[in-house]
Amino acid sequence: MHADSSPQQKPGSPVTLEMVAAWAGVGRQTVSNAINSPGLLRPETLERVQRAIDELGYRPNRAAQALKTRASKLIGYGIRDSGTGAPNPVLDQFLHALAQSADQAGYRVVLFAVASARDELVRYQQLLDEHGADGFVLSGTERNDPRQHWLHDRGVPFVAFGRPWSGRDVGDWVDVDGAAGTAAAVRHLAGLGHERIGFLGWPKGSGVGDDRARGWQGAMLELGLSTRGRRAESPGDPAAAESAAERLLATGVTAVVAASDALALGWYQALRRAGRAPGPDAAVIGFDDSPIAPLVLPALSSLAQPLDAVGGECMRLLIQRLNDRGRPREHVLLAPRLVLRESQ
Amino acid sequence: MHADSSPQQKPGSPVTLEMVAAWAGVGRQTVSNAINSPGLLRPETLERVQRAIDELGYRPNRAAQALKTRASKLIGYGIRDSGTGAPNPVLDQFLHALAQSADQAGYRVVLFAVASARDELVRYQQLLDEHGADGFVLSGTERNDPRQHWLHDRGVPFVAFGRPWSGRDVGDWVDVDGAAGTAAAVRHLAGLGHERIGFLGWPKGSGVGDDRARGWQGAMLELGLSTRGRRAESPGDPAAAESAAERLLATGVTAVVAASDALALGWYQALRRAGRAPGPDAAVIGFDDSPIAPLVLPALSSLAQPLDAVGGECMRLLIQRLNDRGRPREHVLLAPRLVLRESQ
DNA sequence: CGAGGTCGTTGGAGCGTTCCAAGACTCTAA
DNA sequence: TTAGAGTCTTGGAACGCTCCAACGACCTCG
Repeated sequence: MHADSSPQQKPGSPVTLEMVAAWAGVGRQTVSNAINSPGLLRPETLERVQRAIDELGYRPNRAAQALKTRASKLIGYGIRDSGTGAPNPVLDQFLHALAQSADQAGYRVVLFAVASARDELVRYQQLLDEHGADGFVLSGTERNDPRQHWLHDRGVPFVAFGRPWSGRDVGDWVDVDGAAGTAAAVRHLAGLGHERIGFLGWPKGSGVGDDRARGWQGAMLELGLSTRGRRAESPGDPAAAESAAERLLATGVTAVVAASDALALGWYQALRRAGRAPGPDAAVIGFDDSPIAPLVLPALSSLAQPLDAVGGECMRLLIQRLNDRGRPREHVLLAPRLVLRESQ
Repeated sequence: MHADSSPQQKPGSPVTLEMVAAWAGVGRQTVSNAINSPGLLRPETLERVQRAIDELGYRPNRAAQALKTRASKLIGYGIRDSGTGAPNPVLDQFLHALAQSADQAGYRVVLFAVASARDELVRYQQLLDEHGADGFVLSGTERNDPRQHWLHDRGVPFVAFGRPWSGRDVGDWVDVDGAAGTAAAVRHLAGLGHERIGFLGWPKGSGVGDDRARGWQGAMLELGLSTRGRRAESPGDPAAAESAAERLLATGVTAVVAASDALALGWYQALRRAGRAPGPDAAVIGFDDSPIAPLVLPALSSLAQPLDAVGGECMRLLIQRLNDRGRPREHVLLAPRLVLRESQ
């Protein structure tokens, strides 16, 4: 045994199971067992094989494993064409978390570009046919998401970041508890002495927006504070947000919880126009803790989505499902974190 | 021929080359040729095979291809731990472009998480050993980037988003021409009648920052405008940016080109403190066109990085290198686009 | 009419792994 | 000493594809 060559680190030299086996003086399958079911080997043999693996720097060839086991150990994530629309600032952190937990479980995340919702289904089909992915992570779920039904109908494991706001609940999901976030913001502001706390939100009808509004309303109720006329709606653009904030300001509101940081900036603008500034007597808390928040003056307090945790949970649920397709559906709701800055 | 079953769309039914061959009444290899070297087939045969492929919905098994050809058709992208630092807002669009052009070339992007710079090399080694990636895309290059040398030394194809600001130039890269961007901004402002145009930048020493400063300086020179005392430096935080902007304002500057949108907001703040507002008589142009830009009031003009193009070029260069490892190095410099909003 | 060339097409082999059934070895009991 | 049970280890086969060398059909030319 222990033939001629010394351990090679050259990337070009492919170390195979067979080579490790020869080096350790055992059979091919024994090495495979050492990796996949170490319990089968006598401790002494296991140790010898382990050493050979380390010395040769052996790593199983993924393609060969995939071919044999019919599992690519790849998780697909369709990255949408953000187009001219606002870039998704949260993607970065979410993907990092996803990739990290995937790595830990021996999986890896494979990206594919999708142009439209229809296109996305075609791409799923393609990846599945090619055995290029074992499961999928979705984000940006829509009402009655066609993707989820498509995947579910075919028995393909997947997990969604985002609740199905309506329609059949058809798979595992992880989401951020927007209501818990706005409720926490209300309680914080109330703790500071505010009683007239307004809500600056999007027009009703969006799942996320309504959820965030609900949290504000619930907490106000709980604290015995009135919500009458304390809610203003606006689409996301700065001008609309400002005028909505102005309406709120006119009703004598002393603090505001906003459904997004962009909306919170409307409050900044309305105050500024009135010759005032955000602060203890005119507080505001935004949502999403976007990159803007620390940059404006005064720095904006906001509710940060726990994206690391979201990504980690998504991967955990997905891998559990990959290992047991029959298990009952599981849902995870994570509370956002209140990041306090100068706007209170 | 044409046995029993009709075209199946079930994802669970794996259609193989052999099945297509049987269906079309030809040999196994002929189908392979139809896909990989269609020129070898008689048109009539090709058409017959094509039809069989379509009818059966055949897609080559990636794992089998990878195993045989020793090419995974996967491109690795290490996604850094953004940690507590600011999320990288550009990642989204860049990754989308990357994934899209990869798809078009029959490749796919595989993500892996990296904790530290040292860790990144380990992960490269791992992916290569596993045959889990054929090449890599790097971003966020540093001075004398160890990753690039590591990959180059081992003959691994890669492309970097970002120039090597110093040190040996060791591979292909694509970058955004910051100097061209700030120069264009200067020319635009000069065209509006401004003569005292300042530059609000980061402390000297960063490749990106110095590049952007250089563009401003060059254009000023070219236009015969003085740069003396017109440059202020500041780290990124809002307070520092504001005081740097104040210094600039005090020297009588009427317009400012900033190295980032965050710095541009310093100008907003300084003006506001002086009872003024950004606009025609106190213009500012930021850099990166971050999500903040359209949200502030007045909306911030900025230089948008052409991330779609960057991603596309990265993939193009990488694939060219994968196909011909001996080709000379290629570099691509892309000009940012001036996005005009209300801040002029 | 058969030799020589060209073009299309074919089956065998093998990529590196895991599954499977069978083999070798060790230990105890008859 | 040998049969039997149990534990560890082994080589053959197969996953689906592409490379290779060879084969058959067809055409042209002597």
